[in-house]
Amino acid sequence: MDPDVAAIAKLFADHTRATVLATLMSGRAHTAGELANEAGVAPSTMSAHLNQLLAVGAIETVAQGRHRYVRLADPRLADVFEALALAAPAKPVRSLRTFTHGEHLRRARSCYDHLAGQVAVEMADGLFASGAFCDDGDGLNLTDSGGDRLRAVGVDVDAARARAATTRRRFATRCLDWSERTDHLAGALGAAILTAARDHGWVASGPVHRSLAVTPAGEAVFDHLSDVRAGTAAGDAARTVPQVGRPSWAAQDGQAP
Amino acid sequence: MDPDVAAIAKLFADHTRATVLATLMSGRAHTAGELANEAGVAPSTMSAHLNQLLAVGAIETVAQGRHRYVRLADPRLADVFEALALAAPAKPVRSLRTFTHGEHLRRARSCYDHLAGQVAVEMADGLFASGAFCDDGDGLNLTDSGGDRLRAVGVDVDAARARAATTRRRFATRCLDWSERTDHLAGALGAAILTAARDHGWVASGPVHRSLAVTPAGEAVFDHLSDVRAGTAAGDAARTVPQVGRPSWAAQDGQAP
DNA sequence: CGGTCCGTTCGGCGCGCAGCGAAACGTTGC
DNA sequence: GCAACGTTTCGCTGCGCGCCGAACGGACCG
Repeated sequence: MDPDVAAIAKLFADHTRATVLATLMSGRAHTAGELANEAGVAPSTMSAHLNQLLAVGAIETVAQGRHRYVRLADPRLADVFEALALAAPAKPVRSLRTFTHGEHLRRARSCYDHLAGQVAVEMADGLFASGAFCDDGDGLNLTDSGGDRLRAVGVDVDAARARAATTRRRFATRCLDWSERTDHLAGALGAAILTAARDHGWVASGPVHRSLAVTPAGEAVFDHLSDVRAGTAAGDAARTVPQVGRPSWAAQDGQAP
Repeated sequence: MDPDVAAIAKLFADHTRATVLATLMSGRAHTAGELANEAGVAPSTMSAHLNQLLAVGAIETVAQGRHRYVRLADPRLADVFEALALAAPAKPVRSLRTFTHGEHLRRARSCYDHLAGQVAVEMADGLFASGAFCDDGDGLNLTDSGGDRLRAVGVDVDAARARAATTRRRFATRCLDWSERTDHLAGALGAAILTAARDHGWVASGPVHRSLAVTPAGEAVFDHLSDVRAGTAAGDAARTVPQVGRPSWAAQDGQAP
């Protein structure tokens, strides 16, 4: 009965898997090696555990070079974890040493032709959370309110859409940020935002290759775009955040004949 | 780390234990045999599982005759279960066939010298939830507001307290109701309530032995006493509900030196 | 005071699964 | 190119533990 409570509990019932899930609760992505090191098991053992979690749709992986980043696939697991932790109120996990990339590169940089780094993920978080995007099966699409917000600050949304159509490039998509381990925005729209940022003087070339310096004007714009409440009437905003496919352990009630 | 998430998850990770906990989520108590039957395992197997749950303080048992009733010991487990059930919003479990005791006896009856049956547990629930009692280590004690409520309807609280002192009988205590499988009120105070109920005509003798018929006047009084909001300012009312000992898996953080 | 019923403890069986090392594979970088 | 590295797959080992049947101990009923 139910969406098999025991099956879900089993995911957390092993100490190694529990550590993995706890580490991923921050929302950041980690490599298999990091997780193996953190949990104190052999890489092969960790690989097996990740396969289990992957099989039931609890995590998703992003291949990137010779690394393979792993992250939570379903935010509801955070609720489960918090309930299992009982008294412990969502401790801020920071045991894992995050690489101290050069500060210049961490704050803001270009990634191919779009924006990356802290400001990029903060902006993307704010836009996602405020319902600026919806998920058509193949990438992201702007909602009306999201389009208005970007146009208002000077991003040429329509040019990006036209370019996406002619070059068959994705209009907008998530892209894993290698310093922040969280998604920023890529695709034709991401490129348009970086173009706007250069044209309007939000950013200037930084001291090292590909690094970007955020100007005071840019801080204001990025702050505005990162603000969740700046979106729609904020009612069912969170509901329009892109959804990944339903995990297999959420047994669909009312099976279609 | 944590109050060992994996250890708590293990409790739910077995299908048999998950069924047990799901059955107990209603708050009612069940016998080991019932649970074994419900889960489809041998009594000996169920006994082992109950021992596990007992060892970590997840459940508590009440010996009564040759039955041994089992019930949840920590309400926080309900939160865990609900989170694990994910989408499923607290289904109203009613798979287990509750014995159809004679209706006369189920509604209201006397249990030794106090009141039992549906009206008794409803009244007790309401009084507990509205903060009428607090738990001194050995039984229950009335709070000021609780004493006022009972005196207001005509229960001789002070006589009960005097009798408890002279006879060394418990003033008030929980007593497991065998038809409702939930606590009602016993002790000197419980006896005083039954006395008041007879004296004021809230109940009359029923058709079968020990059964009681609730009069219209009695319905009004019991409804009033069952009403949670009729208690104190309802602020931290729930906090004064008697607490059982902390379960062993809730590792106390900040260990004293 | 036996017969019955409920529940526990004990011994034993067998599966599930977490763990490791060795080897193979693809990627990156010199 | 070749070497170094991260990751996966494979084969294997061992323990944990869920399950049962049989036997024992109280509690109720006649």
